Amino acid sequence: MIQKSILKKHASPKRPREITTNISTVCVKTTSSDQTSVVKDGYHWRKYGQKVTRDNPSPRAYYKCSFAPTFPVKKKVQRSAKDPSVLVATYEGEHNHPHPSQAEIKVPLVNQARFSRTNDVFLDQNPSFAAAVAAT
DNA sequence: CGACTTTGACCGGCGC
DNA sequence: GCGCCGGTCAAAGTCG
Repeated sequence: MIQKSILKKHASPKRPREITTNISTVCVKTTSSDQTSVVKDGYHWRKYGQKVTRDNPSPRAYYKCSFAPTFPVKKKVQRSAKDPSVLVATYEGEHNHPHPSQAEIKVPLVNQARFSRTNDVFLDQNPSFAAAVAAT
């Protein structure tokens, strides 16, 4: 695979530094029994990578929208360092594409917080993620 | 058959 | 200048 060394990725070395899209950090409470590989939040996500960071001893998973790969929407899931039973999902971009199956929305969302640069305050609400997105 | 998942390796950017 | 980290991609295998 010589090409792998040359072609590799980054076809566009000059990627316009688009301002980070809307970043939404959602705290999802899950149990050891619900450690499914894919978090069903109403969309289809494809895991394209997993890496362990120093911030968290737990492995962080990277997901990409598999239903609309053309959309610049990405998702990062990482376990909470304090609460291993809590999953922190970071959504990058907006979900402007149609839902594959709205009836599939049945996620145990416990706390939904919006990433605030000043201070990360976790709201004590449990609205459907789709509802928050659809409301956009 | 098709789709999805998993793992490893590589690169770029930043800091000191 | 060098080292380190984070992030992404590719390929292969498996399952329904």
